[in-house]
Parts: sequence; C-alpha cells; structure tokens
Amino acid sequence: MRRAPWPTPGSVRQATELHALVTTSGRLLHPPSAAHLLNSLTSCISPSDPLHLRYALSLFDRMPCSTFLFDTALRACFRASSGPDRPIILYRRMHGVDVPPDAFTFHFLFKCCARGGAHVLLGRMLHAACFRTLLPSAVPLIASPIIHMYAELGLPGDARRAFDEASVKDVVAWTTVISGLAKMGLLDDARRLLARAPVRNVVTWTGLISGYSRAGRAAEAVDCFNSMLSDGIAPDEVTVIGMLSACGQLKDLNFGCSLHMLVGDKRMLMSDKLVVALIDMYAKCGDTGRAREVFDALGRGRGPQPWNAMIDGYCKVGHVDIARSLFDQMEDHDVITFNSLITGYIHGGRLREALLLFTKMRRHGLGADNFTMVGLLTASASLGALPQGRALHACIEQRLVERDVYLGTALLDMYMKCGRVEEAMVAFKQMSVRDVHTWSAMIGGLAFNGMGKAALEHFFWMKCDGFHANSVTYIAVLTACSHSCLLDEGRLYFDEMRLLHNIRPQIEHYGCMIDLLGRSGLLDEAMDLVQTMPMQPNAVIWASILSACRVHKNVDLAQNAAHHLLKLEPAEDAVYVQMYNIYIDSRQWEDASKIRRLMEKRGVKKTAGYSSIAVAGQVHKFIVGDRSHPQIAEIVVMMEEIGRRLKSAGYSPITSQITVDVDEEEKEQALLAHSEKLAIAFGLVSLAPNLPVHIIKNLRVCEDCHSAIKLISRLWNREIIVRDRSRFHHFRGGVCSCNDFW
DNA sequence: CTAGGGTTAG
Repeated sequence: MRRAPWPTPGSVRQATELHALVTTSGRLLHPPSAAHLLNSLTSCISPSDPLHLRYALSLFDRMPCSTFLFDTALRACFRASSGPDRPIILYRRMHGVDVPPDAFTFHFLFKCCARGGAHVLLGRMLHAACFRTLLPSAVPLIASPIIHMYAELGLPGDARRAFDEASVKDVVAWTTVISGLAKMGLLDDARRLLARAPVRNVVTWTGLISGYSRAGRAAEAVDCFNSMLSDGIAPDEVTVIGMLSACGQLKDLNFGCSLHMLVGDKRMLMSDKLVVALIDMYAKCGDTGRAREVFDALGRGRGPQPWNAMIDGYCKVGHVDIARSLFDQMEDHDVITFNSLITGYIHGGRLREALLLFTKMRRHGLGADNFTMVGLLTASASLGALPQGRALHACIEQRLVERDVYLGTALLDMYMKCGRVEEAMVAFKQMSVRDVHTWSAMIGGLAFNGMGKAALEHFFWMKCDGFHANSVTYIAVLTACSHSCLLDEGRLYFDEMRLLHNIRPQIEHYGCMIDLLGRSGLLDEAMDLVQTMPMQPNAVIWASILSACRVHKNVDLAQNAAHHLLKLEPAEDAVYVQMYNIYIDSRQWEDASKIRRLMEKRGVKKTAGYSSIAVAGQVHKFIVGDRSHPQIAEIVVMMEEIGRRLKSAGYSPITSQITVDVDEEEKEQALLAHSEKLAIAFGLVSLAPNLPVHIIKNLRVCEDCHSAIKLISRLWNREIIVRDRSRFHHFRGGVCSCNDFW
C-alpha cells in the first residue's frame, strides 16, 4: 500500500490539522487514509487527557469498518489507560457489524481487562471466546496477554494453567508468568519456575526481587540480586528500586550506598520512583542527612512524591517539626502528604496537631482515605475519645471509606481503649478478614479491660483459626495474665513462647512476667528473673518491682528498686511519690520526709494529674483545683450541688489518704477539687441526660473519688465511665463493675 | 512515599 502523502503528527494539534486535511480532501471514507489518520492519532494519545480518546473514537465512528480499524480503536483505549468497559462495547459492535476479530483484537482486550475494575467472569469469557474465534495458529500470539490478565486479576491458578496450556512458550510468556507469580506473592513458585526457564532476564529477576522486598523477605531479595549478577545480567532502575527497599528493611547503609553509586555510574534515569526509593532507604537506615542530599539535588517540577518520602523519613526518626517545615514549603500536597504528617504527629503523641491537620486537609479539598481514618482512630483510641471514635465509625458505616483489615483492627482497638468491650466484640465479629494484628488487638484489649480469662480464650481460638502468634501477641497474652493475676497460665505461655515457637523474649515479655510474679507476691522469683534475663532492666521493670513492693510491703527491696529507678529517671516524680508512700505505709516518717527534702533539693515537682472529657466533639481538660475553664461558674454550682447531695446521702469523704498536715475541712475541700470530679461536674451540666459521662484520667482514680463517683452515679441515675491508666471503672446505679479493684 | 496490635503507672 502506498504511503500516505501527509506527515505523521507529533501532537494532537497536528493531528487535528491532519484531520481537517483528510476531511476537506474527501478521503475520510477512503480506508487507507482513515486507518493512517486514526493510527497517527492513537500514537499521540495521552493517558492523562480523556478528551484525546473521545476525539479518536469519535473519528472512528465515522470511518469504514475493518478489523484493522477496530484494533486501532482498541489500541487507542489501551493507550488511554481505559478499563475494560469501552473495549467491550467495541468488541460487541464488531460482532454486530460482522467484522471478524483477530489476535490483535484479543491482545488489547486482555490488556484492558488486566486493569483495575475488570470482572473475573469477563476475562474468562473472552478467554473462551478467543479459542472459538481465532485460527489455531493465532492462539499462541495471545498467550502472554492472557497470563498477564489472570495475574493482574489475582488468579494465580488460571495464570499458571494458561501458561502450561500455551503450545508455544516464548520469552515473553516465561517472563510474564514468572513476574506475575512473583507479583502475586507466590515467590517460591516463581523461583522454581525461574530455575526451569530456558531464559532468564532482568524482568524475571527483578520481579522476584521486588516480590521478596514487598513480602518483607529482604534477605532473599539480596540473595536473588546476587544470583542475577552471577547470571551475568545487569540490574536496571527497577531492580535498584526493589533492592533499595530491601536495604531499608535490613538497615544496610553500606549496601544502600553502593546501589546509589550504581545509579550514578550507570547514569540511570532519576525517576520519581527511584528518588523516592533512595530517600526512603536512607531514612530507614537512619541517615536523614544523605536522604536530604538526594532530595536537595532534585530540580523543580517534581510531583509531591519525593516531598512525601522526605516528610515520612523525618517523621520516622522523630523529627516531626522538620517534616512540618517541609510540609509548609511545598505546594501541591496530596493525601499521602497529609497522612504522613498526621501519623507523624500521632506517633509523637501530638494528637491535637494531628486533628488540626485533618481539618486543614478538608480545606485543601482532600477527603480522608483509609490511611487517614486509621490514623484518626488511633488518635481517638489514645485520647479515649469515644464520641470522636463513634463519629469515625459512622463514616465507615456510611461507606465513605472501604472497610479493610487495618481499619477493622483500628476500630476494634478504639472501642477497647475506650472501654467499650461489647462494641469492640461487634466490630471484631463483623470483620470478614482477620490477621495476627486483629487477634492481638482483641487479646490485648480484653486484657486491658481486666478480662484476662476471655483474653486467653481468644488466644485459644486464634490458634484454632490457624494463626501464628508473634511476639506482640505474647505481650498481649502475658499482659492478660498479669492484669488478672493468672500465675500458672503466665508461666505456661512464657515457656510456650520460648520453647514451642522459638520467640526470644524481649524486655517487654520479661516486664510482663516480672510484673505478674511481683503482683502474685513472689518478689524473690521476680528478682531472680531480673537478674538472669539477658538484658539490662529498664525503668518499667523497676517500676513494676517498686509497685509490687508497696502492695506486698517489702521496704528493703523497694529501696533497692527506687535506687535503680532514680539512676535511670532522676526527674521522674512518680518514683519519689511511690517511695514516699511506701515509707508512710510502714510508718517510717523520718525516711518519708527525707524523700520530700530530696525532691526539693533536686527540684522535682509532682505533676498534677488531669482528667479529660469529650463534649460535642471537643476535649476538655481539668487539673486539680482548676478554675480556668470558661464555664467554671456553672461547674462550681454543680460542684456545690454534688457536695450537698453527697453529704445528705450520708457520704463522708475518705481523707485517710491525704498525708499532708492540714485540717479535716481543708482535706474535704482538697478532695472535692480532684480533677475527675471537676470533669464529671462539667459532664453533668453539659451532656444530654441520656449520655454516659466518660472520663479519661491520666492517674489512678483515688479511693475517695471511686466511692464518691459510685454515689453520684446513683444520685444522678447516670452511667459514668472512668478510664485510668490501666483500668476501666464502669459506674451504674451506685455500683462499679470494677469492684475487684478496691 | 502514607495505616492497625505492645511491658510499668502516683
């Protein structure tokens, strides 16, 4: 066929000129000219501009039908990143106008079906159709697209069968099936097939390397990389990206640097993906300096990805404020930018700033996604902010975000941390997919809520479901044992973990065991464990010993523990307070006042405990004797009312705990000024009468408050929930469900 | 490049 007399366009603009030329010369219906025009236009379709495809297809509609033109239209769809819908319409039309499909038709159909949103049935139907329609000689040509489609749809069995049934297996077919299996995480299958393959190339090796990296099997990724080199195959950028991720996991800075040098030596294209991988690797290896060098060397005109990687890197090493300054400098923030910084704030305990950023996110016109939701649920959980958590739950129920394992786990954890075990159970039961994290959250949550037995039952069911407990699961299990004083069970699981599952106990596991032994009064055995464990005891361990000493009245050991604790954390007021109380308990007044003097000498101040309460989505914080709240007048009125009604109900304040030398009336005033009472008074004046009053306290609820709140719950007929650091107290009708406590 | 589970506690 004669070459068309007009030039090939390089842009859509030129293509429209060509279009005009073809139209005015009346040759739009002339098949070779039409084909040339559509073909040329197809070559300059950009996936980012949907108008290009519409233009091409509108042209196609006015052209004579032929297999070649249909194939070109399908190719246009493929180039425009179209999903399967439009191609399927074209395919149906081919049938309607009796134009026979050929191998190219199916080639592009399969490629479009491989993209997101395709229905599995559709793929299978087309697979069957191509056997019916095509000449047997044409079938081998589309083996690879079929394998690729099944791999992308996540159907390893079908992909593998398509490969095995292919009569001719060319390099592309081998490469497609191996990289496809690797991408689906079937790394061992992929590796076996690679060993049998007649050809091995960069793509297969890289597929395997990235697969291992993604699965967190970094050592095997390195192993593959070495095999690839000894196979005489040179790595490309994609290989390096996979390897950089493995280096980040292994925290192997040297290897990472040598990969960076490789990028320079081979003058590899510095794509955004490669830049991100480099920054991420350096950040994960703890070298934010080098990460910053890579970042600073970038020219302008980059998308948000490198910024995001840098922001995440700073957050991960705890430099959230530097991350924030980058955030403020950049221009086009995306969802990931916000999510990274929000979680940075959350992990740094800066929950208010996280929530503030969330509102800023909405002003940027960005909606929350799963990542954001999980972050916000985590924040609500650690604030104990039940109303906020419930609001987030409502968003999930409205299907504003898709429910996945992460989200489900974060939701159940939020309910657990807010003391709503029943709701956490419902969330748990609703989950269709669970994993180790889910079970660990459940076990830990039950433990945290004082339901040790139930926690251990769930541990049993978890094993029945075939999940392997990991070290965090065992921390949850041992916490359940120590919180519920299940000594025998604790010993059993501590052994099971070491001997059966070969998990080496970390300091946290020892912490639980020592706490359990201490609470059970086995202080000698606890100290044995402290001395024989393979690491230095930390402050948590000594704090456990110290509190066990107070309960079981062992002043000598307490002095020893306090001595260690003060060396580790000399400014921690809790140690002094605890030791002071131990001396008071054993009537060693002189030693007690020595502690007071020591505190004064070292300038250690007892920090005030606080209580917070969420009302109408706002968290209000109170400290002892606090008068700074804007509604303090109403609160004082309510406090007086509480005082009156408590008194007329025959309540007498428990003043015995107050060791400061003041008179009885002052003691009563001091008790009434406790932060939880202020918070409850505020809750009573500002919450609707049917709502429970939910308090989060940072210190242990004192004995006086505990009995006062019991009475308040009866007198006001109100459900009151107080969460302190390690337990929940549910008050209803004058009783507390946590009555084992006092 | 972004997400979930974790020892002590006045």
